[in-house]
Amino acid sequence: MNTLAYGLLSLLTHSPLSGYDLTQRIQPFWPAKHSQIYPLLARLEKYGMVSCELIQQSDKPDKKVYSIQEKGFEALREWLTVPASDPVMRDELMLKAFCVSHVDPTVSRDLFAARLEHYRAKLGRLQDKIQSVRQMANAGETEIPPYNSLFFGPYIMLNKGLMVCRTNIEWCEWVLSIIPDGAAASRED
Amino acid sequence: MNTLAYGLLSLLTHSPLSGYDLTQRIQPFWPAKHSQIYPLLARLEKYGMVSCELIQQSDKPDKKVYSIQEKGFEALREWLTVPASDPVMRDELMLKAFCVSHVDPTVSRDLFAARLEHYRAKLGRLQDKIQSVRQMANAGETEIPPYNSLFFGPYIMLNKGLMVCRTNIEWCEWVLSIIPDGAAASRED
DNA sequence: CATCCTTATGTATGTATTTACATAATTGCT
DNA sequence: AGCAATTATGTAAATACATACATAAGGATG
Repeated sequence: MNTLAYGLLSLLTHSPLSGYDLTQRIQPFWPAKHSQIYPLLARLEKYGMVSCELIQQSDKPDKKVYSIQEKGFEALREWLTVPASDPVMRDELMLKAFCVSHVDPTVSRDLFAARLEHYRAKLGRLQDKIQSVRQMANAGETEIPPYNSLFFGPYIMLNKGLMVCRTNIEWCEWVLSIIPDGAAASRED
Repeated sequence: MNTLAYGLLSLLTHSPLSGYDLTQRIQPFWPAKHSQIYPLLARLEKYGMVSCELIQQSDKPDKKVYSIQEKGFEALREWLTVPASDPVMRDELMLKAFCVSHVDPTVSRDLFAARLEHYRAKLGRLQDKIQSVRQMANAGETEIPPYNSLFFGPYIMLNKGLMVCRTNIEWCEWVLSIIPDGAAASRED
């Protein structure tokens, strides 16, 4: 039972899902490929944490839909009582930022401009998602879904995503504003 | 040559360092254990990217100090021209947040309170660091180290750390403010 | 009808990362 | 003198994760 396993169980508390769906939905929180998900689901089924039902489809290939079982709920509740381990962030841009002074400003400008675009695109996706959550929860612009509704979790997470994303955009813009123009200012050792 | 290798080279552009020092310093940007660092440094030396000197110490155990070589600089400059890969964030708290409605508010409150403390402690460390960088760069409160100084990179990274950390604190406080009091409001299925 | 894209599930192999094992010198504490 | 903590370097083994291989049904496009 690693963190990914608990992540899958967490998603399954909202609704039964196929391995394929789980793979898509867990990406924003805990990136993982289907090659990790499928064997893990089989193991969770063996442990009795989830059950599996084969769903025949006519328009698309058949699928296996997993549902969380009482044993899975127990494991989840137990897991929720232990403090979350520290978040792990690995950002290549931070390593590159460390030595930008060794290259031309035009080179580093590209680096941060690309990242800025990345975050702007992400912001758009997040805003769409938060809209759809609000609709599902029947909540207005400023309304917060109640704690005991299934929308509370997704809502606070999406808000974190939004806030952090905006901060990152702000940072990228700031960095771009202080990188000198042209190629004249590159470092001389 | 994986990302960690380039990260080590990046750090070595500032000053020669031992494997032990590198292990400490790379943590904030690319967490890695010494068991990954030491073999990698040996490989970088074999490739001629870094050189190694044995430093005898009287007060502490002897150490190996690595310096970046021209071949390492070349690799770094090449690496800086390709766009940074997307950042990877894995946060167990986000997975737990997804299903908080299934447990008592007191349980989830502990989760976010602990994370808030984590970020507050981190904020303090970051503020100390940014102070010391400002001193080393002989820069005032609002002054920005010049692009071609070695302090530009660390300065922008520390600022990102600060900004994101503050946003996270704000988010934790907000979440704690909307989690209902007591154990009365737990979810009923 | 050929080709590509999406949905769907799996395995095999390689790489990255963590945990544990192993050793050793120095300092500070009791 | 014994013990723990810090500094310092390494290897071994296990786990996590990514890339590639493999198959297949259905839909869209040409």
